[in-house]
Amino acid sequence: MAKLTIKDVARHAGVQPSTVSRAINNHPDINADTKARILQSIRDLGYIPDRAAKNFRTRKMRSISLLLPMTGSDFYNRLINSIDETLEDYDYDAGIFPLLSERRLSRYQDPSALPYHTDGLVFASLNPSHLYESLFTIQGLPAVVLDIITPDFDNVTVNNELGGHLAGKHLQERPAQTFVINVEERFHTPFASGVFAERLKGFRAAQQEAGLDFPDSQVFTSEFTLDSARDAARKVLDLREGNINVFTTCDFFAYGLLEEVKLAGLTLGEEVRVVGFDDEKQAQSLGLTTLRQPVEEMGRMVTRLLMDRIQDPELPIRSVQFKPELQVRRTT
Amino acid sequence: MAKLTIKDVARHAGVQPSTVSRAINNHPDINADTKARILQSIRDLGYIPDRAAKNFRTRKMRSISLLLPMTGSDFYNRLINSIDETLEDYDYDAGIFPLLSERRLSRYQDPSALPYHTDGLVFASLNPSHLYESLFTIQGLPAVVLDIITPDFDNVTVNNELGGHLAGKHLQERPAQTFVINVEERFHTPFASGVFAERLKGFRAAQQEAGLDFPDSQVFTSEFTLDSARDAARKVLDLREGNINVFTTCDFFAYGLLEEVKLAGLTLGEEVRVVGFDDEKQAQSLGLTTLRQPVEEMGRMVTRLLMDRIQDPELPIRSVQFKPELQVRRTT
DNA sequence: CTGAAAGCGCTAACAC
DNA sequence: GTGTTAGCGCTTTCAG
Repeated sequence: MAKLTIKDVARHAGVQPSTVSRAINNHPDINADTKARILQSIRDLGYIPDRAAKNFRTRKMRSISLLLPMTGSDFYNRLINSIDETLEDYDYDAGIFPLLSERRLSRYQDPSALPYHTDGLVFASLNPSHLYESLFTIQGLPAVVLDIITPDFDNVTVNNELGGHLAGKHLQERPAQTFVINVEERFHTPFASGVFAERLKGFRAAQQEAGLDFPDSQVFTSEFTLDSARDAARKVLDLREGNINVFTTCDFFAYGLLEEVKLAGLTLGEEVRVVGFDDEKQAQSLGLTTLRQPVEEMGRMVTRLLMDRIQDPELPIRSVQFKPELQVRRTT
Repeated sequence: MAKLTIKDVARHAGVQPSTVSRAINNHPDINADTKARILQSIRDLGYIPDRAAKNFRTRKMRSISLLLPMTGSDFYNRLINSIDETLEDYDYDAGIFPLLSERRLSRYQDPSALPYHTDGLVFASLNPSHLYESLFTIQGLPAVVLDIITPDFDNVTVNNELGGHLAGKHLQERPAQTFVINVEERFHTPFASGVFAERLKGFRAAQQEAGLDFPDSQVFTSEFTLDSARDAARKVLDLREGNINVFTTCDFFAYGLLEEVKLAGLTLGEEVRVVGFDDEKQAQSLGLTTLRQPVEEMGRMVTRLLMDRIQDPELPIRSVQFKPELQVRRTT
């Protein structure tokens, strides 16, 4: 059986191809009966429109690409779901491109790579200006950046500095020896979004405003493995002289700390107070005080900005910032 | 500036469009000098081939879709990297489609959805026959299934039953009260790959062969959260009368168990012996005895089978099975 | 409201 | 080794 085309449908329904096209695409100028007859023919024959032909002809892919450093975290899962949901209103699909390996990174330097075969791009926690050897790669494709403020693209962020500040103020309610567990940020890599540095900056500012000393020696760093988080936690606990306050710049690091606190037989919320950042699903069940980012709203906003820009590329650049909210739970 | 086409390049290089096409596509019938001149023109002008037009014309997308239940686990990350790497030999790209939400699941019932706008499909831990209301959705698109043996598609599996058997035999070396922590498999869902049931089956067989009693009451179930894994672990430890052996049908469940064992002050490898399954990255640092799946080889094989089938859809269905290998570490 | 016809950018016969 | 030409399947003017 040869491939069914719009011509076959037209013949079957006794109309011209252009009329079939109008029926498929919900064009207003079509008689309801004709339309019904055509749709019936389509069902009878089992016709499926050729997406490649349509994309080619209309110069629209009806899809966008989401580029992100990794997948599987609570944050990115929620983000993906929110973007998906919003795209449904536009009848668009999303392709997901986690930059898992060096290979992908270099392969995606090529303007004809898969991710750019699309109507627009979302960069999550990724700075296009650092990601690409040349922005020529993305050929002026509409793009929105999440997590990073940039003058070149629409962007959506959460006020991380404010979040760090809120964490600082909250922990100050119970004065104690104070520590931070932060990610070790390697700058000048595509993955240096700067969000963690901002959180720390806000926290530092809060300490300073309160006239509290906060030396670098009380900041420890961790990688994104539970082992590493626990290492950092142990270093903190080793320096403990009495009650302590700890700000972890993401929830994940707090998980390691909570384990170590339990193991050391210390009381959470008393001897050790902890504030995380992100409000991941686990944070709730662990009773972790943390800063909530409105991920769903952010996903919606990112999608809207992108779809707006796809419609009108000449729009002025927009920058939207959300506020994090402190979720007080048992660890403080 | 209007969009540059192959015609503009042809004019600039003083040749015909077809010659430019030959230059771009490494056609053998072309003079080396002409080719060099054309490629120079392409660089001079900044021409980028129109992928949509090419796809349309050649009826090839030069990309495949990878459908999988989720992302972010060590297993799937390694799988993706291995597939990516193998695809490079074919100059193909991979799109990743984690079935994170119900919305995606229903959206992807539509044959014109994004994932099917591609030359072939890989189903990882997903059974197409259960996934779709009708296989009409994928329109006879070349497909390979990973993790599930099916008569309808090429498939690549690891012998999970053998793995369970090996785990059983290994634990029998030190006779003790024996438990299993398994996933709660909801059958008749798209996500019921059956791999865990097979692992348990092999384990059971090993017990039976050794004439050991192994009642259902010694099998506990867990979900894919650390909390749930720890719950299951506590149930096991509560029933402990002396030394115990535990088989967790995936490494993840073992992580929870290891935590609880430590908390209970028990000695791993002595009072509590544990065998996991998957050999995730963490298993190594935790010293977990486990069954290693050759993920990279599996990814390579899946890709090769798919590319073969894309080249020749009439190929007979092939089924390839790999053997898991026991990695003995400190927990036994 | 429907039909006729042109053409998107590219590739692949077939000439030469 | 290069040119000529037709056409992939669809949408979109423009007529009527």
